[in-house]
Amino acid sequence: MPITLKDIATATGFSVTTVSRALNDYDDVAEETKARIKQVALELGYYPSATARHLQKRRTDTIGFVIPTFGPRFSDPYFSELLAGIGNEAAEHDFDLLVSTRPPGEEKEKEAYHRLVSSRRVDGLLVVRTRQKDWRIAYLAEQGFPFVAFGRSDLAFDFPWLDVDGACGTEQATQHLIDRGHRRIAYISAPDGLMFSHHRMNGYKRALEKNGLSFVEERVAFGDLTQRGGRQAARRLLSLLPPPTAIVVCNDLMALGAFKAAHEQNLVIGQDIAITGFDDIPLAEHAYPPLTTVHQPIYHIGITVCRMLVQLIRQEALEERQVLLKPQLIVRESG
Amino acid sequence: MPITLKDIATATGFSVTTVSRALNDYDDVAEETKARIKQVALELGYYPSATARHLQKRRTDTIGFVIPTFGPRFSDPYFSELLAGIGNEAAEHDFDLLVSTRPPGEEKEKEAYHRLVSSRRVDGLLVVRTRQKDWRIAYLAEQGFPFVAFGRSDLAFDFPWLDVDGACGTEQATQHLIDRGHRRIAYISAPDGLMFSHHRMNGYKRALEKNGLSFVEERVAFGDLTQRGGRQAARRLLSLLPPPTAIVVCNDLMALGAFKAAHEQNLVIGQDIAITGFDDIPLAEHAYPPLTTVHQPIYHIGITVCRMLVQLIRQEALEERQVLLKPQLIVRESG
DNA sequence: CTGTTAGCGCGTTCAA
DNA sequence: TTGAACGCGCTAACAG
Repeated sequence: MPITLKDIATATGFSVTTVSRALNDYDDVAEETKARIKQVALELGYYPSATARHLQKRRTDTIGFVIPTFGPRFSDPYFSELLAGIGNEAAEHDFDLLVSTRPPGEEKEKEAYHRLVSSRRVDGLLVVRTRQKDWRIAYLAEQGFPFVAFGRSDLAFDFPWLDVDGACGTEQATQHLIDRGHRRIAYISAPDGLMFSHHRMNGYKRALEKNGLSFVEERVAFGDLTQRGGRQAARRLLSLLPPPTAIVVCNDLMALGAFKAAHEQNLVIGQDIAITGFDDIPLAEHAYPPLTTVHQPIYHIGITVCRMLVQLIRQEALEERQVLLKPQLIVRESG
Repeated sequence: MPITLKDIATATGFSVTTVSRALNDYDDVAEETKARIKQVALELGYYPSATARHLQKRRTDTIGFVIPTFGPRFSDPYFSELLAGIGNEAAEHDFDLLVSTRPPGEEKEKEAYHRLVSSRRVDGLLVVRTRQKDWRIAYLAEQGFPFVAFGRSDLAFDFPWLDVDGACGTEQATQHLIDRGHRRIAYISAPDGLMFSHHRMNGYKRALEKNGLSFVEERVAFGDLTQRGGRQAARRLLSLLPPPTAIVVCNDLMALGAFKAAHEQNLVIGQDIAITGFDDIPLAEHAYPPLTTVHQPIYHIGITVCRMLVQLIRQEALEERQVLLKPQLIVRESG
């Protein structure tokens, strides 16, 4: 059985209350007894029960994070880095991190949110990969539950978020390709319904427009954000007649999948075909050839959304309730 | 304020006790009152407080998982998949998952373990990337705290673990290269101190020995498991005179880094130089060229260790207290 | 300075 | 079939 305040109380002869106060360094306890109590607590190896504290304080000092996992074999270097940022920052503020993994959009995901909120299991939630008319955000806002979103949404009300300007990023990438002389530029998009999908695609369109190039519907393919998806999408695009000379891809993983498709056709990437990505995962730099992509400071983003949420939970003033980061194009050799 | 049992009690006129029993479907409650109480609970949107339950039941229905993060930019497709396996299985058993991220070996990591255990914050812990004389395992065993390790250790006592037979896997890879005629085979290892590092290296040595090839110290390089580390290690190995014709790498990420080093020297991988990995992360298949590697069923491993831990916590009998999986070589084009 | 009382929300005796 | 009393471990308010 774990040691409780009661054990220390009986061991020292003081009351449970006094023990509690002594250990919490209240200044209305005699130095002598305080020392004695701390001494005994140490000897007995006392450690307060987190649960009991949570009940008494009516907060859990815990942040929740439901990771949308696409398919069982969910493997994404992007998420581990985001998680590291969130986790490290949470620890910095003495918060724990509760992680759930759910396939997005399904009933199970709703249950997860409902349970975490209703059971008061966590003090706040982080929402990632925002969607159109995102019911998660609508729900949390309606419940008055503290949350911060990584990504904007198209809902009518105001909520705290941090986002990377995807339109700006993709426009930079597209413009870069245009500057290099490309005219038939295809695009691989994320599934419809994801907010960043729209933003990034808009950047692509905007760049075309600004340069007097027309948007061609069939030059857009969709993928599920995995390498496999990118490969399939790229295959289709490369089979167009005439084929594109460049492909802008909305995330690195799919861009690497597109690499694969290009290699299959013995195309030299960066020469026969230009390919750009988005995210700048560490693998991008080490791919063959190194991937030209748009850098997102993902670790830092994890840090920041977590910090915002902690401030929200603690009812401290947020410096900024909405943050839009400008991403930066990293030109490497793939395009 | 959240709705509590008390609210339902006053609303229905019954006592808190009866309400509790009704909602928990005790059979000594009149069907009629049960219905009435459930009805009101629904209307009021009652949801039990997780914390209060935890305190009363003296368990948290939560599993802890401390992820060892190397450096701030911790990005590993391997961990996200493991996490998905663990998370999905935990949910299956109505367990929550508490995740901490800590740099391995440092004071902060010890604090994290000590706190989670002592504060009874979680009911059990998952330990990954086991190390020599792993103090985490020694500590948890000493405390009598439920845990399952992914990986063996070299401690004198028995504990529950699941591992992939790294020696067997690496031996297969090395033997495969030997069968293809390679004689100067180099090796890129993980940092000393990690258990799998030794196992895998032993497999390499064993294969050499079985085939009458001598083990050459300078043909072994060490890396930090990242692409960057693999690249650096490979650079050194490729500068040997005479250079190796093949490199066995102890994980995929470093193998992809080695790809990079080979490309730098304009070597055609799979032709001028053979390279193999270990893990079979999804990227392996989509790398250029596709990476020959040893498959680890990482999602399934997450599922299994989590299930083992749940059984341990519930004091159910474990079918197997130690599980050693045989990995499988996947021959692709890199070697 | 210290102890008594009370309560966080829930579940589990034991009586009635 | 129901309710009162109690305890999980801790902290806060209030006496003394």
